[in-house]
Amino acid sequence: MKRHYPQVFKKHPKLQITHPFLFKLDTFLNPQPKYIVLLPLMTTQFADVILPLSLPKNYTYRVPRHLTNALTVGQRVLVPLGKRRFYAGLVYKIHENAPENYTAKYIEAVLDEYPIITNKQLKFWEWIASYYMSNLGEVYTAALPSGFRLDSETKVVLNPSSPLDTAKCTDHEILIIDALEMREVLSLQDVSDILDIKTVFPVLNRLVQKGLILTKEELSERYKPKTCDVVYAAIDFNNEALVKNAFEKLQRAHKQEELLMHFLKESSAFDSTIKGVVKSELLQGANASLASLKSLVDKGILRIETEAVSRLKTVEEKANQGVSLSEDQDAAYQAISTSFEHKKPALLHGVTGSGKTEVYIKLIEDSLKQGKQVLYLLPEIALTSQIIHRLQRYFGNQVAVFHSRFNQNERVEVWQRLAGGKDDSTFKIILGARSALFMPFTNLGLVIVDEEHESTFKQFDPAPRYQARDASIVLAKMHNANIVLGSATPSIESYQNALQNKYTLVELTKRFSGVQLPEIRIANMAEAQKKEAIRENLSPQLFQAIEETLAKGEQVILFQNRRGFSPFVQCNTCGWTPECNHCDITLTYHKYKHLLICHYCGYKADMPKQCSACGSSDLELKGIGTEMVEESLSLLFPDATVARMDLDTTSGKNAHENLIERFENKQVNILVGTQMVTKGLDFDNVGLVGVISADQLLQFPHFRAHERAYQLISQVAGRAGRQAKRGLVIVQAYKPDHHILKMVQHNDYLAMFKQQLEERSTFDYPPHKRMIMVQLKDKDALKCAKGAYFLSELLRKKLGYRVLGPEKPVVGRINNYYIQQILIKLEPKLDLHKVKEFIDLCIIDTKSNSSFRSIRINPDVDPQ
DNA sequence: AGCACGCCGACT
DNA sequence: GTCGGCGTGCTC
Repeated sequence: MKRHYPQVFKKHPKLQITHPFLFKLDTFLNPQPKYIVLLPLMTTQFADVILPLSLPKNYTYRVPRHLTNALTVGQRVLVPLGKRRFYAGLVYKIHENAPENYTAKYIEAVLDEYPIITNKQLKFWEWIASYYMSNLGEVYTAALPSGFRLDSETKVVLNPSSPLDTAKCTDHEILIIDALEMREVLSLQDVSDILDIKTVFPVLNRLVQKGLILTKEELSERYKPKTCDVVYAAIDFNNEALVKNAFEKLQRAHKQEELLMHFLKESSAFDSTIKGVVKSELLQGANASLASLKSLVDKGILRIETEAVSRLKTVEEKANQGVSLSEDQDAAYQAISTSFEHKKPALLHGVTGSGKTEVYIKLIEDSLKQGKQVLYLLPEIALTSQIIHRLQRYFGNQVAVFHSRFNQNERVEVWQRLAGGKDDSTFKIILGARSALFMPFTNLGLVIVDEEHESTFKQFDPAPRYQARDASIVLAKMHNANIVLGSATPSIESYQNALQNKYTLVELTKRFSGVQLPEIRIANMAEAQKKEAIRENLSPQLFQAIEETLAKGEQVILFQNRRGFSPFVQCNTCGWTPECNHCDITLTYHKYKHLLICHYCGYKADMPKQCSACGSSDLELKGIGTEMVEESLSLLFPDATVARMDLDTTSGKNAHENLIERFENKQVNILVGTQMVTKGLDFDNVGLVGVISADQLLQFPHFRAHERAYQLISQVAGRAGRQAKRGLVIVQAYKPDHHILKMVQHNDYLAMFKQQLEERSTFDYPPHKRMIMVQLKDKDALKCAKGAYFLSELLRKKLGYRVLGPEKPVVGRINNYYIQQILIKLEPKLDLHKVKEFIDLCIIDTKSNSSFRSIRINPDVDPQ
C-alpha cells in the first residue's frame, strides 16, 4: 500500500525519526506537542460489492473511515439497499474512485473476520457469469449456501419523541398505534395479523411519515451454530483438600455424589487432562436428574458451558483398505494417470459394473497423497447412500457430502470445514451434486464427474444456467487440477471431444470379475396387442420373466419414466382431456391421492365424474404411470411385495434410503420406479429388469431424445445380474425395430454415437454447432409472441440464418406465463464472446421498447 | 428480490 | 374523497 507523508515533516531539519510512524518534534509547533503520530494519508476508499440480486453490475459503497485498509476482497459486508433493506454483500474490488453519478452509501459493517471466498473462486464466478450470460449477483446467490445470507426482520416501535396525536389517523392506523401501546414492539407478522390485509406497508408508511412510529431492521446471520451443554469440573480435582471438601458437602446428597463420581470417571478428571462431558450424556449415563446437576453447579463443584458443536455426522474411521484393481481397471488407471501428466482431461467410458468407482478411488488416493483436495460430482439422484458409504469406507471422515437433503446450516458447516485449511479435521473430498462446484477449494487436485452424460448437471432455472460438467473442466484448469469424466454411456459431446483428442479416451469394456453383461430382449407390444396377449401393460415375455425370476427368489426392477397413475384422462365420447388451469399440459391422475395433478405447477383438481365438454361419464385413464404399474403387479403377483420409487414416494426425509434398504434386504421383490431406479443403485440379487414403455422415451420431441433413450435403457439394464448370474432385460416397445433399441440390445455405444453424430451434423445440433436458446416469458401471450418476433428480427440483423424461431415450446404456458423460444445455432469457430455481447444488446434493445418491458428474457447458453 | 410510487376502479 | 389492487421501475 502506498503511504503518503506530508512534505513539511519530511523536510524539516529538526525532525527526529524514532519510529516509522512516530516523529519527535523539537520546536516547530506551538503549543508544542511532544509527539505527533503520522498515519498514512487517509484516502477515501470505495468497494464494489456483489449483492445477492440479479443486477447488471456491482454496486459501489463507501468504506467508512474505521474500515479503511481493513477490508479484504472476499469478505462479506453489511450494506444498505433502498430505503430499509440490508444485504450481506461480497467485497469484489476495493478502489479509490468515487462514483460520478451518485453518492455512494456507506458499508454498514464487516461480517467476516477473514474472506469467505478466495480469489480463485471469484475468478471462477466471473467465468460462469460471463460464459452463461448471467451476472455475479446470480452466481453469488447460487454459489453460497443461503446460510451465509442475512435474515432481516422489520420491527415497528412508537416514536418516543413524537406526541401521540391520533386525531388525523385512519382506523387502520389507530389499530396499529393501539397495538403498539399494548406491546412496545411489533414485527411485520404481528402487524399483518392485526390488519388482516396483505398490504401492510402503505399503512405503516403513512404512520412513519406522520412521525408517529419508527421502523427498525433487525438483522441476523441465518447460520446458527448448533450448541451443546458440556459439564466441566469447577475445582481442581487433583487438589486433595478441595476434593475432600467437595465430597463433604455431598454427605447427605447421595444422588449428587453418584453423579459426581460418574462425572469423574467419564471426564478422567484425576488425570492432568480434564475433559468435559456432554450434559445429556452425563445425565443419562449416571441416570441422574437435572436438579442434582444444578445443585452441584450451585455448590461450585461443577460448571456447565454451552459450546458449539458440529452437525455433521462423523463416520467410524476404518483402516484404509486400499483397492485392488483388476487388470483392466489397472490399465485404465494407468492410462488416466498418464493423461494427467500431460494435464489433459480423461474420459472414462466403462460399461455398467466395470468398476469405475475403484479406479476413481485409486485416483483419489493419489491426489490425497499429494495433499490435495478432491471434488467428486454426481447427479443428485445418483447420490445415494450406497456410493456415500462406499467412499466413506475408504476415506472415512475426509469425505464430506453436499447434497440437496442437507439443510442450510449443515451446508455452511461443510463449507467452513473445507475452507478450514490445514488441520486434520478438515475435509479433503467433497462428494456432491452440481452446486458442489462452488465449494471453497484451496488446493484442488482432482475433479471426478461421474455419470457425466446426465442432463441434470445443467442448471435450468434460475440463472446462472451453468453446465456443471463443462464448468468443472474450467475449474480444474484454474486450479491446475486433474479431471476425469466418467460414464457408461458418454454424452455425444464428450465422446466427440475424446475422439478429437481434447480428452484422453479410456475404456473399460468388460464387467468387473467377468460378470456377463445382461441379455437384452425386445418385446414386440404391437404383436402382443394383435394377439390380445397384453395383461395389465405387460407383454407375455415380461410377465413370464417376472414369474420365473420371482420363483428363483431373485428381484425385479421395472422402469417407467412417468409418475402418477395415468398421464392423462380422456373422454371416450368427444376426446376432451382435463388440462391444468395455469399450464398447457394435461393433468396426471394420481390414484393414491385420487387427484388430478399438474406436474409443472403442482395445480390440483378433483377427478371429474363426467366430461366437462359433453357430459359423458365415459372417461378413460390413458397412458401408464408408475402407480399404475405398481398396482398391476400387485394384482398379477399377489404373493410378491411391490414397492414404488418415484418423486412421490421419496419426498420424506429418509424415505429414499429406507426404500433402498428394504430392497437391499430383499423385503421387496419388485421395485417399480422412474429414472430414480436407473442410477447409483447396486443390488446383487436383481435377476430381471423390465422397461415398460420404450416408445415413450424414443418419441420425445427433442434433439437429444434418442441419445437419452439409449442412455436410460442401458443404465437401467445395467442393474440386472451383478454377481455370478447373467441378468435378463426385457424392453417393451410398439416399434421393436427402432435402431436405438437394436443398439441398446447389442450394447453398441459406438454405433449409437456415430449415428447420432451424423444426425446432429445434418440438423446443425451440438457438437457440430453451439447453441444459445433465448426464452421469453410473459403473462400476455400476444405480447410475448410480438416481443419474441421483435427480438428475433434484431438478432437476425447480424446473425441471419443462425437464428431460428421464435417458436412456442412443447409446453407453451407454465404457471400462467406464455413462453416463446428463439434458438441460435453458432459455428464453433465464431467469437462466442462477441456473439453473446450482441445478444445482450438485442435483449436490452427489446426491453427498452416500452411495450415489451415486462417480458422476461432469459438466454440459456448450451441448453440441454 | 423487495418495496415505493403512481394510476385507477370501488366503496364508505 | 379515501382505500387498496396492480403494474412498473429502482436500488450504489
